[in-house]
Amino acid sequence: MISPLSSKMIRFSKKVEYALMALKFISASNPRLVTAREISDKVNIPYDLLSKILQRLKSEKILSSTQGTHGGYLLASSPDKIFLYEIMRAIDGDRALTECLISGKEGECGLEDSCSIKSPVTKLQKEVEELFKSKTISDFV
Amino acid sequence: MISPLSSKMIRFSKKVEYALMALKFISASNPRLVTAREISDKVNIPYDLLSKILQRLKSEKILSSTQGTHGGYLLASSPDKIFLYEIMRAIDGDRALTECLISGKEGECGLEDSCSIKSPVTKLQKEVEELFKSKTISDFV
DNA sequence: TTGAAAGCGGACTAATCAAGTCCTATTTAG
DNA sequence: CTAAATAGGACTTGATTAGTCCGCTTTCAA
Ligand code: SF4
Ligand code: SF4
Repeated sequence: MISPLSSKMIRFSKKVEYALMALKFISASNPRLVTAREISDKVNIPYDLLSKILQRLKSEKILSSTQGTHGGYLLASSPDKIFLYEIMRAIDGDRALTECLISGKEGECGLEDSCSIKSPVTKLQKEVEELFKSKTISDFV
Repeated sequence: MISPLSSKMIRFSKKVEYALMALKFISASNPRLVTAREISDKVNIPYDLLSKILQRLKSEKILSSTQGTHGGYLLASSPDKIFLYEIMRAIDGDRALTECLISGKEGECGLEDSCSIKSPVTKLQKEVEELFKSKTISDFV
């Protein structure tokens, strides 16, 4: 009937949880360079998974990294400028309450023309976004 | 590492979207008794799926129903007393940002003891809940 | 009294997604 | 030149979602 929905929003994926823990850890170690291995050990996150999460955060400019033997990660900006919303987006991509609100998927729903809830849901989506945009990793004491 | 997470929250499931549309429709037809078939036709929702959604809303006391030839559904209370949060809960069960915050699953996570984000996430969860508790189907103009 | 129209409800399937693993580069200090 | 680190693609597994199917029960009216 409706094309299957591929987007989750607001329920944290494990990856996002791991990202938050990792970012907290890195933040607490500031300005020391921290390795994926160290975080994996201290916070008990599977190493391979964590690696990819950190790489992703790096590619999204939330972290900076140095390669090589004594490499590691650092926050790319101060903790109170790293917003939850951006972390979620970096890791899980664009998400929204409904399919039609995800950029790139507008019009894949099929009910969109006749949909009676799209407009109110759009408003609600904005409120949810505001909530997540208002939190930074500094709030994750 | 961590037991797989079985809870989604805040991304609406299609069922919740359908529920909202159906409730809007029933609300608009008030106080006429409305059948699942009629809603299915008018709103373009698969009949079988919709049936189960309505049944669920009924069993959760959000709708009332009458069986038999001229049966159908009615709102069990006024639209401004039917909260989004309750609809979501009726349909998808208990959900939360993280596994550890779902009643019945406390302690299934495995990281719970050492988790550095549980407390801030708990706070955030409350804010999210407040948001959904503040919306009723009257807000879904 | 019987049949059609409605609600009730479990079992099932197919597609999709999340979580985690594995493997192979590339970079760089010592 | 090698060990330790980041980088990143391919893959597997299990869980979840969306949707279907089928049979039962209730009620009304012909
Ligand atoms: S809100 Fe309406 S249009 Fe948007 S995805 Fe849900 S059904 Fe389709
Ligand atoms: S304890 Fe920490 S890791 Fe486990 S579910 Fe709760 S928040 Fe996520």
